[in-house]
Amino acid sequence: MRPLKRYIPQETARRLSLYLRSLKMLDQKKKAVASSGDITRFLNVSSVQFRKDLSYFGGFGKRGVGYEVRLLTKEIEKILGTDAVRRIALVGVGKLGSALLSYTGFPEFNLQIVAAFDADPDKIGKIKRGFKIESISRLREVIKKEGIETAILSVPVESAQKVAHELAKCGVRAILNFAPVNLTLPKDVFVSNVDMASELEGLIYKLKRSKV
Amino acid sequence: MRPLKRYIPQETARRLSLYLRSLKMLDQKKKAVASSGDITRFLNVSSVQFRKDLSYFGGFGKRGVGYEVRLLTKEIEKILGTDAVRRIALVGVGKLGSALLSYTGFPEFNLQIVAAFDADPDKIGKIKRGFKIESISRLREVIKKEGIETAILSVPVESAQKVAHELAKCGVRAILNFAPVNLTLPKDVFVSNVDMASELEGLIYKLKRSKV
DNA sequence: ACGTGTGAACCGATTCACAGCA
DNA sequence: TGCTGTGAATCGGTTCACACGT
Repeated sequence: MRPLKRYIPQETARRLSLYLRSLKMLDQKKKAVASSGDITRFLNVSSVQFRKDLSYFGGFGKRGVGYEVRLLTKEIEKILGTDAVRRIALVGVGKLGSALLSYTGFPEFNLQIVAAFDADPDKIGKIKRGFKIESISRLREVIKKEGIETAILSVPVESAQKVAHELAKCGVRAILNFAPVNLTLPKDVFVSNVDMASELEGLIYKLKRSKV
Repeated sequence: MRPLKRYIPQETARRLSLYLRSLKMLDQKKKAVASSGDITRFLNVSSVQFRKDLSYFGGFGKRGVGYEVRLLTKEIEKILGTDAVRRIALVGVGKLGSALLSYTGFPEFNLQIVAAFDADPDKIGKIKRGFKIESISRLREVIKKEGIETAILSVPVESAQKVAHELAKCGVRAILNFAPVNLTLPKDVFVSNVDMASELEGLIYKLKRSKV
């Protein structure tokens, strides 16, 4: 029932998070049991892919029936590590950072921003979206105290590398980076890049190709 | 010199955009010629991967020497379709949408937001970051007139599917979607999703795994 | 000698085909 | 019969090894 294979595709983890959304939607619709087809209906993922993905972690379904929605939700949360609230620091409270402070999509996944930092003296001490903005010079102090190991980096591109390095030194192990630059960090620090311009270029390229 | 292979990896296109950034940096540093190693030094991409990627489009380098920075920049822009200014509509001027309106990373890649839409009557007609906010009811009119085929979708998740559908009907062929939902659209419409919560979950999963 | 360009080998991920259980 | 779970086949993409031009 729980083979716990050692090597799990990169992409499987990313999809688990989509499955969670789908499951929560089904739960809201009072569906207690759902088949792999039900769960993947509105995702661009095949039902086989779904079952394969889950099979890396164990057998959660009943043959001929499907999956218990609530139960599977819990299991996937456990796998992803978001079964407990995850405390996150946000560094860089510019326009994008402010928008992220009030992003409503985080709580659903037990993600909680608990500290906001900025370098601009005018902003420090101010309250924004309910957060008191701390000076970036207090990074170490606050991060250590709060035991934070996940950060969102939304500082200007010029300071991104420097701040990221500082975060790593303070013990942050995972960074969601919005600056359009490839961060160079110790390899035990995980980085995920959100690159708007690059995404748009990718789309435009597809558009162009599709017309040939 | 220009084999123009028919099938080009998905991932190659995405990396081309990274190469562009690197090339622009090198140009700023007055480097006229650069080797594949120079160009990929600060990217997580091997120099072989770089050369392989370019080889799908032709031979742009000089053996034993490297690549002319300016020339290669132009060639990649041509491949990506960003050699001319690309006009983009932004739909949904909430906190995130506003932040995107003033995002400084777009012009570098010839991406230009030329229209902003919102459904909130209080916002319509107001000027935000230099853009006059149009009613979403004028979507068709403006998009047709401006000949826009690329859009950024930053509306609340509840209305994302509906608005996306409307965009597609108006002739938009590429959508950068910030709503945490999988859009169902005709398959000649390309969608790229930016999903912050999902990215964070992916990071947390890696974090968790790395500790075992 | 140096760095590009590329077929061939390899590797990871997806899809297929079907066995297993309710 | 219906849907899960999974080894085997396949596919797409990356890396290797090396030929080629300057």
